[in-house]
Amino acid sequence: MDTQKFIEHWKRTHYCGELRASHIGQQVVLFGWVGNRRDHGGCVFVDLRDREGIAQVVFDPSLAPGPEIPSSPDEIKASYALAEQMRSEWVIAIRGVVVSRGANANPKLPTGEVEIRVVQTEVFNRADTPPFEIVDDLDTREEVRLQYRYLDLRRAPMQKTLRLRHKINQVARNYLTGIGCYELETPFMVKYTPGGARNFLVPSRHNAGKFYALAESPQLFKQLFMVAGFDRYFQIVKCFRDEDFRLDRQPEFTQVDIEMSFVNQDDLFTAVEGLLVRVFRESLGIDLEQSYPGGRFPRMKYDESMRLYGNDKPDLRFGMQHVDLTDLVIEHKGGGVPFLADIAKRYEDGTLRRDLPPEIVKGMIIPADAGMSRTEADKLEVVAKSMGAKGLARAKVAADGAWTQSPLAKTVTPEMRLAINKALGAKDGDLILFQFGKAAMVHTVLANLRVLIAKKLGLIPEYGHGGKFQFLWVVEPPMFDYDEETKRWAAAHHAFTRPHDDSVPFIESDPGKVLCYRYDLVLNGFEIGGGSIRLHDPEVQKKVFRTLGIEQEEARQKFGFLLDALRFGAPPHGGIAIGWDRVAMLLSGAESLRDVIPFPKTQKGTDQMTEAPNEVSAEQLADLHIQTVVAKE
RNA sequence: GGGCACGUAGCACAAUAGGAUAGUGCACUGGAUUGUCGAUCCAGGUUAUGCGAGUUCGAUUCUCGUCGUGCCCGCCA
Repeated sequence: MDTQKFIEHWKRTHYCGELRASHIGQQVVLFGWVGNRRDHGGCVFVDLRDREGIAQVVFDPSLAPGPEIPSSPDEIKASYALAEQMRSEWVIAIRGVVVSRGANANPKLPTGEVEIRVVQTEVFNRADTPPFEIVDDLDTREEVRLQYRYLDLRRAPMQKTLRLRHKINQVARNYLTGIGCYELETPFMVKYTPGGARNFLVPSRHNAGKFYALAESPQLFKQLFMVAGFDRYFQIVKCFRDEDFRLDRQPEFTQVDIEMSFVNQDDLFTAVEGLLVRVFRESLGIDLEQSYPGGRFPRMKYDESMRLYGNDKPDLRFGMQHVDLTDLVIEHKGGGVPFLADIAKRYEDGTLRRDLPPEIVKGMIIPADAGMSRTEADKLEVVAKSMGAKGLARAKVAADGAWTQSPLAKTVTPEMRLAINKALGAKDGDLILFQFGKAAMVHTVLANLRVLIAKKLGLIPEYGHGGKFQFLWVVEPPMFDYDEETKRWAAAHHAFTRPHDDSVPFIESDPGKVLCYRYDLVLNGFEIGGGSIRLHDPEVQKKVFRTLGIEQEEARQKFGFLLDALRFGAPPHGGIAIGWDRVAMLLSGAESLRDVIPFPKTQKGTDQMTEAPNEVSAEQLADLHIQTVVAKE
């Protein structure tokens, strides 16, 4: 076996994927990986692949190039001998002449009109057989792909995705620089602040028993940039959160983080809309201004989003809105349905109140033409139960408005039945789904069912955008959430969000009424961005802390540096963080965040390739002044 | 913390209702082959039922545990 060769005199003239008919007659030097190889005895075809694409190279000693191409018969013969041995994923260099393929052109390849007749060959690496084929439509477990991620990334779709990421980063940098933002860096190793996402901790060798936290976002620091007078900032930055993972959540992920001074919510929206219009135009060639005149995205109030879709990130590519039936049920005193009567009664006697986290009744229709079978509908109940529902009551609507296939049908009063049909707009053959109980549960269940059913019915694809991009700003959420467990009000976003001016009087008297300048940007049912206008008024800030039950002393301890900064001349400011991996995922139509992150982690946070996280030696732990309590095997 | 699903050769999948020597395609190996491009033809099974226990005459199949992976709920200000 030869030793591995290094590059000496070889200089690449072109990428494989860029050769066209215009190159015919030229001498070229290509580097690349051996893809498909077709051996015909007297001649060998090799698909040579690099990041730009594939070119067919021909090893055929019987075809000498013209006198204008320097070559030797010995080199040509040696090349053919090497080609006989070549295998997939060998790394080679070839020198040759570009010739027309004439009638043999391959219309499937961009380079299909030409091929390269080889006159000289070098083998840099005789690769082992890879564990899976390097092909576009790979059908291999993700586990294996992640274990050999460098091979997975060699595949054209992954190359394309990462090129897209490069592109959108470049566009973001250009655009944000263009609107006056500085790209400034913030520390990853920061002080732990309670609340919010769990932090990864980093032990400090120099400070026994103390820890840094990995920043869950640059939030506090970007506000300090505003206080410092930089006016506008952005950063393409990694964030770290030690929470449980999902299809669209990784322990470390990338945000485009933006903060601007002297702006209101509209100014921020304009900036972000402009960014996304540019990103879509320059990466996918899609003109968002066609569907969004002036490049402005629609807005929906948080309350309306919850009412119609059950969450704050509705997928607007399809309908199937929810309908709140609570008032109707109360009015009919439960309409003969025992469990509904129970709720109605408790509203009447005051056990339940609309101004508290309520119990509600909601309905949703699966249209008749969806053709959902009874068996399929039964399966939905299993799904609903897995999300905390006690069941999934349903009723099929007949032509005369009667209900069938339903335990409710026997007892429901005709009056309420018709009222519900009317409220839902139910027609012959429609299937009504009901959900009742704690509002949070009802919303979770119906919101998830809505998306699940839409996928099942083909209203939206299982994965990907299906050519549709539906943006939405969700605005005016409540400032505080009531935590039933601790019986306390908690900041729904964070304690430094600006309340609406007309909400300020309620901060202490009726916190549930307070709305704020928080906003989420939603694309196809994914939250791709979120931010707020910040609260830079120390007096209002004090009220907020009082409602949260945080004493001044405690606030000082937790956020002292920020509170100080806000007193030393803080401009009005606000910002947003855009989940850049999610944007890349939605742009590329990928099935998960892992497909747009070069080296992602599994759902348990492990790296299949490097086997991180791993155990470390007792010496290392001692150096860091820490002990583990996990039993050693 | 909880629910559901999956794990058979390098990869993807199969194996009647618990039954025979665990099969097929691709990949791979050797040979043939001068216009292929998912090349073709001939030949070859190459450390395969994740791991452990149980039930059984007999387990890829059933049960329990465990490990790994995925999806979801909680969580993610």
